[in-house]
Amino acid sequence: MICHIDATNGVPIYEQIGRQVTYAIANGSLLVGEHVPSVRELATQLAVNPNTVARAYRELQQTGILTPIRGTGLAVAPTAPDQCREGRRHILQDRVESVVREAQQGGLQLDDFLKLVHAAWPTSA
Amino acid sequence: MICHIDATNGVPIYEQIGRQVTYAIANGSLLVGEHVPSVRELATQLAVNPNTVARAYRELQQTGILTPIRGTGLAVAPTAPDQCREGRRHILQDRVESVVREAQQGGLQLDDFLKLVHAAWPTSA
Amino acid sequence: MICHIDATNGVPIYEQIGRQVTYAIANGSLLVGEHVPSVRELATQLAVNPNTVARAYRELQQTGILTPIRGTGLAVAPTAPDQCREGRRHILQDRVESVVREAQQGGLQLDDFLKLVHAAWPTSA
Amino acid sequence: MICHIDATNGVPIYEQIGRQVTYAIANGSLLVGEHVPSVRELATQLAVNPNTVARAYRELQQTGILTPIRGTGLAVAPTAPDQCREGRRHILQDRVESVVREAQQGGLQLDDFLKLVHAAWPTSA
DNA sequence: GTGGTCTAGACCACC
DNA sequence: GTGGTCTAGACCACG
Repeated sequence: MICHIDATNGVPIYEQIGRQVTYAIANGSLLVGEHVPSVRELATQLAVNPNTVARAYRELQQTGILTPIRGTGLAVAPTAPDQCREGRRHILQDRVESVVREAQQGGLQLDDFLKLVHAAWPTSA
Repeated sequence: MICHIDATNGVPIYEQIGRQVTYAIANGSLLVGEHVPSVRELATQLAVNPNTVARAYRELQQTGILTPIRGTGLAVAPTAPDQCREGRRHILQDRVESVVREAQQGGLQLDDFLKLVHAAWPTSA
Repeated sequence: MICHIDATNGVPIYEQIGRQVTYAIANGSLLVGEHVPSVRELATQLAVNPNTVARAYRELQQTGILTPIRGTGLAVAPTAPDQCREGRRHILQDRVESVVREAQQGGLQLDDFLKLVHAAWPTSA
Repeated sequence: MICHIDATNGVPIYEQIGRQVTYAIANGSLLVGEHVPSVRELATQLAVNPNTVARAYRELQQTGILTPIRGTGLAVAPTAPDQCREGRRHILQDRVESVVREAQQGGLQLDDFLKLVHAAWPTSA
């Protein structure tokens, strides 16, 4: 599993990890039953405190996305793909709504806003 | 000057105040040379601690948007409109880029993303 | 009397006025018995609040540099020149000591400091 | 890190702290990547309110001299030494220019001024 | 009246 | 443990 962490962008690291796992499952990069990397392994790979990875995994367990396999670590739960697709939609919808709200406070028109989006979308060129 | 503060959305109150002032100047609601509301006045109006408003105003001074008039309060600096338009563009561009990046990590296509935007834009209905 | 006021350099305006008068007397620009400008006159000339000029004059009276002449305003007191020369020496000595202290905290050597002085002294070129 | 604070000299405490850190970095007493003392630690050491230290540190962050390491404190940023040497030069040059201007308004000659400097410089005795 | 500084103490998120 | 935010209230200098 490949994971990009940005320790400076305000989003808590444990949440970035959780999202990356969520997205990977939603995309089918991680399949049901497959093991995620161990806490230690992922922690060293990301140069992050193991507690932080542990926290991310703990929250993924609490939402039923990961399930512990005795003695071998954590695996993707059967219900995870649906949950993750739904979770992805929810996260992105929230973020879009938030940035739209901000743009409106700033007095932008829809046209101006769409220009910003197209400018930011890399493959739209 | 009208100002909407949401104490629950994670963004620090002092930063929300700073942005509202920035937007007001960028929009021309606050003109060069005009006084902003006094710290105490705005604090009571927003039901917020005066220190919080003072912090927002202090940062606006440090960036040269507000300038102190000894004993009479703070006024909009001559260079402020340009700075504020630029600042507004910068804030929104950053946020759009960030959410676009997130959407791509989640595997969204541009079409799907634009649907989210249109759904979130209130006046597009 | 000519007076240069800088409203942005942190030094209170009333104190800048007081110093300018002190220096003028020490230099002999203002002679014993001569009248200083009226509060209103100087205030309009400097584009400053009359209270501020009044405060400066009040403090000069309290130190015996200015003396009130019934009905005609304030005049330079007989003892003023000596006081002002002493006052000038005191003010400058304090300021020099303060900046020297700062330079030493910053780890500067005497040589480096003298370079700064020569660079700043306009007629030393 | 050793720090001398004088609560009576008009200069705000938070600014004195900021300067001491700046000087320490400029002198090489604080190296790049090294942690500065924690807010609470320095606050107790200086017998000052933690908020005051926090404010000093916040401004050093805003200028890019300190950089936060999530959960472990603040460290000296890579560009800090250059910035701090430049900042030190700037602070001292400003102060020297200001006192030189004052001396000239007071009618001093360069010779007289240099005498004051030598008298004030402790190790020149 | 204005802003600026400082203190004291609470609460939060993160590591 | 770390920094960050916010509140509450006191005091000061300035105009």
